[in-house]
Amino acid sequence: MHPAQNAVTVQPLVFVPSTGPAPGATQHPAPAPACSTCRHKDLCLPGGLPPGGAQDLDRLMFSRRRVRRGESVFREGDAFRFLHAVRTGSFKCTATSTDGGQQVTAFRVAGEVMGFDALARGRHTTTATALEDAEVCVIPYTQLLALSARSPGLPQVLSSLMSREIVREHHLMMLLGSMNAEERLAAFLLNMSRRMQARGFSATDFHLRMSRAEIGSYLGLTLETVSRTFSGFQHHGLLHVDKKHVRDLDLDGLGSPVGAREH
Amino acid sequence: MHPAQNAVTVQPLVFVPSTGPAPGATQHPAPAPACSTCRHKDLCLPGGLPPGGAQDLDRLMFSRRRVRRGESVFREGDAFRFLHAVRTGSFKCTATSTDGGQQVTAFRVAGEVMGFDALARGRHTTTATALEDAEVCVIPYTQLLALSARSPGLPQVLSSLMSREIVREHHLMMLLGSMNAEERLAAFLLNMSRRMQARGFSATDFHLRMSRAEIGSYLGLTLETVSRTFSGFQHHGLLHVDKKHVRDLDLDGLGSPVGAREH
DNA sequence: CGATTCCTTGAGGCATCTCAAGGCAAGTGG
DNA sequence: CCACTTGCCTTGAGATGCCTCAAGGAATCG
Repeated sequence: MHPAQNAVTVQPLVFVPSTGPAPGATQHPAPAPACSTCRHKDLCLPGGLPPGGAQDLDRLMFSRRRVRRGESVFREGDAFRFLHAVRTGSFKCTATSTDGGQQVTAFRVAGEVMGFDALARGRHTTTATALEDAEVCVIPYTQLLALSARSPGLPQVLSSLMSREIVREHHLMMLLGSMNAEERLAAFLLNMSRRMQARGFSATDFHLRMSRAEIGSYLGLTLETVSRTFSGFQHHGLLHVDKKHVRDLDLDGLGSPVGAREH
Repeated sequence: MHPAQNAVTVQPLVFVPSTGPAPGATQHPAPAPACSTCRHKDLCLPGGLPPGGAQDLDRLMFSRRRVRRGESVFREGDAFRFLHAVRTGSFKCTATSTDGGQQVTAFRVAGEVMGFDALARGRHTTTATALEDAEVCVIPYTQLLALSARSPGLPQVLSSLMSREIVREHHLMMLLGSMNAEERLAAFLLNMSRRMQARGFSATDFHLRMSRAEIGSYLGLTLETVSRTFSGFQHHGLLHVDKKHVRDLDLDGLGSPVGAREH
């Protein structure tokens, strides 16, 4: 059995020119600290592995790659060779629709893996842009597949991560399909809050790394509506907001249907 | 290596009561014809396998299950044990949002696989309801995983199908986030047209199996807006519509931006 | 034949978008 | 250090696309 031979259907092992800077793995900028000792191991790839599974991942010796604010790790259309796990910083993933419009499809923070959308066609369908100076682990997909065949639990972990991504998008579809502006922004804030908390930060006080326009693009709203809705929340005592800094989030209040709140 | 042991994280091998009728596989209603000779083998699971791969799948002897119009194959919250491939008929997949609203997240036709959203938590996150009398292949996931470890290409096929699902949802998100009613319905019709054509039916003349309300739920519109937009398309000569029968689709016209059309 | 379901069409309301103006903070060059 | 630019955010006012509410027609079914 040679899993690596079928790893990527379109451009399996050929190195092709990239529009961005050369892929990090070809530069070997710095080996990543081992998965087994990584601060994010419970949130990231090793998360669902049986005891000792993280050590298996260590053998792959992922390289690290630094990305400056505004730079992209991969671009829509790039040949797929690597998954990328966020180590530090945060990213937005954007896609271009048939009519040429750009839209944010995801925000990614530490411990989250980017690139699963590229498996189907062997090319990335989104562009991942750093919202602040950031660092990613560069995970060669063919090597991961090869390890997959030997490491118990790893295939399920990968399936599970992809499945989770499908469910995440379901939630976003429900949001876009049937919520008003207040509900959308509240859901967004509660989601960010949960992810901040899971990473050891405050659930009620944090910095948003993305602009109003990016939030709007993600939520299917204009930046003006996002701004107005923030102001409305503050007016109703659900949070304090100063540009990108939100604090005193009323998690219960934001989670309640609009009608059920004291006005 | 015992992949089956980690197949489903929450409810791996335990048979639990289901809200619907008993799962088809426990009834062994009828063995499915072999994948290798199935009419949909190029669209379905065997699609990306190397030559001979479909024979491997044959050994799993999937059972078939008949589903009447309005009945569901699985329900939101059901323990996950099977993937389901549509053999005949069509389905809608619906999910419940936090505020209790139901929304259609997908329509499925012959050769399409349902259930990938359930891998992450071991429970289905959607309900799959037949839009007409239908038949599905019942694919035991643990057996598929076990075969996966021996059958070259199968892991990639599964990853690829899940990745394709992620990309599909990206498209839907773009649609919901940034298109108006005409663009949404046009995109929906073009998508259905492509899928009909891929199954040997006319690309410009087919029956919709879902109601206006279901289309609306899928597209984030009300049923009245869907109806009005159909009428508008007909008025502009882009199609003829009579209830659920659409014909004479102007594929180029529907694919053009609204402004670019002759009014 | 009545009940039910689904579709179509109309009229009015409203949430959000569009367009526009101005403020604030950070960066840049003289 | 200050004038200027630039990017981002906020707020207002008016326009509009879609929703809501309502009525009626057509097909299906018991």
